Amino acid sequence: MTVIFSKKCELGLQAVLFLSAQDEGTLWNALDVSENLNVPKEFVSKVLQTLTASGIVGSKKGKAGGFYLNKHPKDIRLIEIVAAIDGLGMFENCVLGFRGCSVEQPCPVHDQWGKLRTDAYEMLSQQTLEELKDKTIEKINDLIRRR
Amino acid sequence: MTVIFSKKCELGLQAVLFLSAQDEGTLWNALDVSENLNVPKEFVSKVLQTLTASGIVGSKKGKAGGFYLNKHPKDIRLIEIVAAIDGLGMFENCVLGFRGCSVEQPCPVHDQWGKLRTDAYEMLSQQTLEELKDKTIEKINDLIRRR
DNA sequence: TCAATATAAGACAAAATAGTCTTTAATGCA
DNA sequence: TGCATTAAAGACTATTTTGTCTTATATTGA
Repeated sequence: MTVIFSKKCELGLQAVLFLSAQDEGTLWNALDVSENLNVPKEFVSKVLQTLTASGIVGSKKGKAGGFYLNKHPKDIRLIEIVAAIDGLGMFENCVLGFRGCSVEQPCPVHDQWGKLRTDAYEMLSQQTLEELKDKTIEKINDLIRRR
Repeated sequence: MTVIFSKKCELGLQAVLFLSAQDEGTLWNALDVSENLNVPKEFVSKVLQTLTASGIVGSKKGKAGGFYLNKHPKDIRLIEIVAAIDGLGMFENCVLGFRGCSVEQPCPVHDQWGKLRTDAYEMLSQQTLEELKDKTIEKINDLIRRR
């Protein structure tokens, strides 16, 4: 069971974090990424293709090809990856699934959820990947140890 | 797309809120609940059966049968319904899907998410259905207007 | 040019979730 | 008692999500 993002989105976030922690300009192919993150190569390909289509990631075919970040980590925030894969519906819809939930016709937890939703959005949009880099490196090293 | 709960859980929450806003002791059959909430009768049956199995809701078969809250609304909190349907994994797992995310091996947003997770848990566990009753009635009236 | 390597694209399969239908058993009432 | 009504149970279908595989195309280097 995922927490709030789909599996695809979780992997997209992991993959972009991984790329942001690498030397600028180096290309990583799907197999290398998959081995570092402990996930199937094909799933990595598919998710990175999605992110390539949305412009966050760049790709190069052929020998010595692979994927790379299209922007500098200081210009990317996690919310962009979420928007590209899962969309932003989770920040717009009623948490209880009521139709027409709004300030005028709030659900029983509308106000409380509104605050939480804002906090979650900020968590994903305030920090850049650059700012998360040290923590990302730590976590990837941990993953490699568990491999 | 749901926000954080499954559709089943959303409907379970709605149905229990609905029951908590009714006169104590009255039974509601699946059709009546479904018409008030604008959802399929069969889906209501299924979800309320789940909640009956977990003891939150009671049921009575046969003519004039139906579903009712097994406890007084002042003794029920939304988190119980979430626990019964979706489980509490969303409050335990890594929001980015990393394996082994913990205080010792945190993911890049571990601390921030920890706070949000606590807030979300409290949102669902602090207020009783009794305390949400007025807001619930408002919302159900709105649903009926939209019907 | 040819072979090797890599992504792109999309078909395909498997699993999870959502939703529907049917049959059975319990209940109340005439 | 017999009928109508209702939930219980579970089979069944549909849809979505997840994950895999195949084919095509681009790139590099020998």
